Amino acid sequence: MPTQRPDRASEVEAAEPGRTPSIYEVGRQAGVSVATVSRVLNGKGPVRTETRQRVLDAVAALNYVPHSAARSLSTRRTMSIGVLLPDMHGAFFSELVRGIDLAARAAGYHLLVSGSHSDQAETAAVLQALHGRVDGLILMTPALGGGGSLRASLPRRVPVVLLNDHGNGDGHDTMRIDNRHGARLAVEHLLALGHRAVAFIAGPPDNADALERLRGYRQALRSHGIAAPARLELAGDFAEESGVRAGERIARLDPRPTAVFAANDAMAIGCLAALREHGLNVPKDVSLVGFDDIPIARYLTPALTTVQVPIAELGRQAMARLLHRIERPAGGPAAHAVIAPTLAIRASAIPAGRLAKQSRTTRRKSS
Amino acid sequence: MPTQRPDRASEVEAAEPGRTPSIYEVGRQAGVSVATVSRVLNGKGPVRTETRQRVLDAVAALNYVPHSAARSLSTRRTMSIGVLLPDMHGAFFSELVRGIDLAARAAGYHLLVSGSHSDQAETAAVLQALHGRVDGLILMTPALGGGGSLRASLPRRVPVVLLNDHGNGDGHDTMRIDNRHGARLAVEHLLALGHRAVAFIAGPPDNADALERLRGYRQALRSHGIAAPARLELAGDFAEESGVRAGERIARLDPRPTAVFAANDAMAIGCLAALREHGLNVPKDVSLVGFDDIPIARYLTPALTTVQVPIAELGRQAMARLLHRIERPAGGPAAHAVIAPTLAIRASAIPAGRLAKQSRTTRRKSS
DNA sequence: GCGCTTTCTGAAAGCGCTTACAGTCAGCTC
DNA sequence: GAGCTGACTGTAAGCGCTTTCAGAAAGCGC
Repeated sequence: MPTQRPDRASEVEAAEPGRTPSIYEVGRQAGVSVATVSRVLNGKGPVRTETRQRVLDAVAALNYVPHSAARSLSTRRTMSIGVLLPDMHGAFFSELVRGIDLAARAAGYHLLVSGSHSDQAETAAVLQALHGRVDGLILMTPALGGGGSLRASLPRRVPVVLLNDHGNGDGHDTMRIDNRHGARLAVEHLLALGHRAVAFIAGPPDNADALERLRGYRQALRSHGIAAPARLELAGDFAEESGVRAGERIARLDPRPTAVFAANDAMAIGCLAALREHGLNVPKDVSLVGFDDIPIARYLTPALTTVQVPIAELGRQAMARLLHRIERPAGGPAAHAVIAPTLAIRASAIPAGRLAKQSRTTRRKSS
Repeated sequence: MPTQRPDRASEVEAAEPGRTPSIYEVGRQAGVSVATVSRVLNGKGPVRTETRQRVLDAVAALNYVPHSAARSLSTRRTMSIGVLLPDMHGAFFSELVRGIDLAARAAGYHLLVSGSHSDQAETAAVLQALHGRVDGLILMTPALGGGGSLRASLPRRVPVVLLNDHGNGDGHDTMRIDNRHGARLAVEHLLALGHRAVAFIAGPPDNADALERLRGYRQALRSHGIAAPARLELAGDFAEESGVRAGERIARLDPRPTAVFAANDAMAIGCLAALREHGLNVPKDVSLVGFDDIPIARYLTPALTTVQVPIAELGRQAMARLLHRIERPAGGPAAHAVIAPTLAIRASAIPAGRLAKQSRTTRRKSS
């Protein structure tokens, strides 16, 4: 593609249709070299005020915008960050991306996001395609901890922050929510309220977060000397519908547990609907605690007591750490941060026993 | 930065630490020119099978991955799409991005997303920064219809699809949800159920979608010969809390409307909580209809009748249109697609009158 | 065996930018 | 006024890739 650069520039001064002006045109228009234009644009090196103004005028006249691919090639900086997520469903995702985006934007970075990475091979392909496109990577994939085939495809040259990775991070920085701790908070709250038979609605068995929440549940019970019969651990998959199914089974259990802890809010909502359908009142008959604190949790009736996870904060911190790494690639050994959830106590869990009786009468009245 | 390319390549064959191999190294390793390597990698031009294999081996041995910035500079294709959104809150956003991402990925494109564009100047800046980084743009901003200063910053050289733009699109393809139609569906449903006093909880007054929903509400009432007193139009801002406030006011209205249409589900949920708080039963005392059909809508008690908006579909179609434009830049005049919402009829709206009486007794009993 | 086509490969230019390096040109110092 | 200094500017190489163009090699009919 032989294109005569000088010709091109001299042919037409302003916006030649079909081409976006290059730094050459600007230089020509301003009567300076491309080097000077570049210096003005980047604020590097000394430029006489008058010259600078001429350049700025030319830029404005031509409506010139630097071509980032070219700049990236030259500087080896892209000013963008890749974000790979396991999937794009629900509020969790948008919160996370929001947190990341905020931090990124503040630092002048862009976000290349990509979701639905259930398939390892596909993730690897995307990872490859990102080469030369990003300065860093925020990666959240259940796969890394397991298979490990991904490790090979991880780019060598850019810093990576792993989200909710349940391994050692393999030399990368790591940042995760302490799911187990959150679950313990929830269960201990129920225990403190006097509940002894606490059911659990689990998440997908292959989900690391879900597993941690299950462990937290068991741990809390055990450490209070309470047996956790498998009967009380209901299957679920994080979707509302599975909460409904679990709720139906709970309603029919005999003896019926006085409290339910759902591994996420969506299932808690499903369970709530099912319990109500069966004439049970929450919290009077059954106390209910969720996990995630999705925005509407507080507007349910009753307002849902749930484990609050600072998701946007997770994103923000991940980004901060990543930017730090980008600044100084050899900045010490990998860091592993753990973010602790807190408990948002609302109305869906109340003391057991005392009110359990009252509830029965109430229920009879209203149903 | 004088770097002797031949030297570099000959110094070390395999992964020289600190550098990622370039196409030169691959060529050297395979004993062919860079042109041939490029041809193999892109499947262009004829290459002898044996040569191809040698190249492939070299690629594998060096763990070579093409540098996309360089490729972009050369081909003038970036294989990525910019997505600018007004904000990143809530389920709407994640659904939209999910739809876009799915379509993009299927076509081999990446997504550069950026949220929170309330500020025009900031949007313009991002738009500029995207030059040379994307092959197309999906843009959703309330600002474009109004101020118009954005028009100037819109890149000339890449196709743009505007989402929910309420202008003429200014020559760009446009894709939007028919909010007015959706609102009419909701209100007409309530009218068909015999309701005559239908309250409306509005969205933010500066939000175009919200405005259209308001118009649909008024239109439906008017076309059925029903007066729509301003008294029944409650202020709101799309957030749950504003639904609570509106619900409280509705509960105290005298005469009390028999139905409420909320401009989105979040406010409907808030309203539901407030009504209940005031001892009113939904749907027996007051029918309630929302807008959006967020995932949990069907799991509320009662399950929320709401306007179903195919958000992911909106994203998918926007992407499809954009890709089409990218393939053929001069592909006809701007298209303006309108996606019609549908009504998801559930349990929160029931016939007026007949049951209104029954409701009163029920309420007395349970409150 | 010769000219011709066909197939494959390589040299090199060019994508638009940054930046090391080498000027140029005032303004100074003596 | 020669020589220096230092502020400014220009030249050109290089970032890693694609692609044109032309050359080399190989196959073919006669």
